[in-house]
Amino acid sequence: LRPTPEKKEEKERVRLALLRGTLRLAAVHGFPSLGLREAAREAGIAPTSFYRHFEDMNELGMALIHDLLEPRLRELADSLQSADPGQGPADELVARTFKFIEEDPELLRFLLAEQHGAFPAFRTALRTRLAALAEAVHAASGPGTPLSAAEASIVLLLDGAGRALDSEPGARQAVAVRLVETMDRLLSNPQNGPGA
Amino acid sequence: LRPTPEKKEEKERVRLALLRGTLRLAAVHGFPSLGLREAAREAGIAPTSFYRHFEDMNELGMALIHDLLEPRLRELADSLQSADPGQGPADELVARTFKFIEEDPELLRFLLAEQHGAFPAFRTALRTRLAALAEAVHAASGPGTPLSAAEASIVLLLDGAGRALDSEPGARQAVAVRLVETMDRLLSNPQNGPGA
DNA sequence: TGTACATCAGTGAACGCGCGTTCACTGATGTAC
DNA sequence: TGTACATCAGTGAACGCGCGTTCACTGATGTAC
Repeated sequence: LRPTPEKKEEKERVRLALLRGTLRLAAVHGFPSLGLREAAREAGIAPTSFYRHFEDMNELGMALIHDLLEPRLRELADSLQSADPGQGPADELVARTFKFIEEDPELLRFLLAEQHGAFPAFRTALRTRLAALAEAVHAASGPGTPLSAAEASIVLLLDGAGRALDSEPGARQAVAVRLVETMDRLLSNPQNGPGA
Repeated sequence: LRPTPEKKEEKERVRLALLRGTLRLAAVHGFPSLGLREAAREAGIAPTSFYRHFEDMNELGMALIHDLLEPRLRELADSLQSADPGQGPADELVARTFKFIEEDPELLRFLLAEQHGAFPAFRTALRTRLAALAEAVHAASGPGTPLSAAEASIVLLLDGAGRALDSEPGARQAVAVRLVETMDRLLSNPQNGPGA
């Protein structure tokens, strides 16, 4: 008794509408203040239909992390493998991250907010995924760079992304440039000077 | 028709009970999910009495920033003026911040969460106050340190504080040591080597 | 092929509950004279 | 001194509202034979 692929796709579409609608609302009011009925309304389904997809809003939040955010972060990490090895990873990483800001600001806002938000399950899940990104940065950095510096560079990256989100789109380029400088300062070996 | 000092103190006590009670609840459920009735209950007053002190929860949140957090941050900034000028500010700053964690973890949790939270008024108010702290770090750093590095060091400080909050109290010392190293790496002049 | 049955996403009615807010009131205390 | 009045923090009753959740149902579609 398996459902036809078309039925599966249909269900997937509604599920995605719930995820995207929730992100849209969370960008305005914040995820923790959202209710199940609000999410269902935004997705265009009846409140009771919510339960066909998620048990509650927490489960939906975890799906946001797993289904939407994780692929994005993996993409960022993978892009560092093919980056210019003479340059250091900061430039490539910031460029990709700011493209991410343009393409999906709501998802980034969610990441920023819940990274230090009140729900421990979100914090833990997000930190795990950001740690993986930090490892990729570490691998793409010079041999003298400690892992803690790579981790710190991710922290700066996220904070810079948050500042960019709150800036006018025209001012974002300046934020990006300063961010790359600071990350380079942190990642490059002080003994050898920056960029070596 | 002025109220007697005792009456003023009494009102101040209730107001403080509202602020502290809200912080206590926000540390568990998050500030954005808190309601006026919940805050009043925790403070031991009737729901309607809330209005004698604040118009709504947003106003209470701004009072948290102005009345409780701002003095703490000012204290941190002032402590840097008397710090050892040969050492750089990171060691002193981290030590004071981790004392802050011990003394008032709930207030620090609020700062961390709302710094990137969904309410723009909180974000703006907190960034202004953190910028002032960054300037103090800048003033206490070596002459080659750019302001952007001082700002970034505050970002790392807050992230480190968040990690410490989520660690066992016994593991916090290790977090502090690594944090000082990373901040020093960022603040010291790469040309001259660390700590010079 | 047709027929009986199972699955399952979506639904509307209904529930009890806690919410924010209003209102008129109390009681203590300060002020005017 | 006493008396009338103003101020104001705190209160309980009451309101309408949106919430999360349950329930039984529909209708489309896949399976068994």
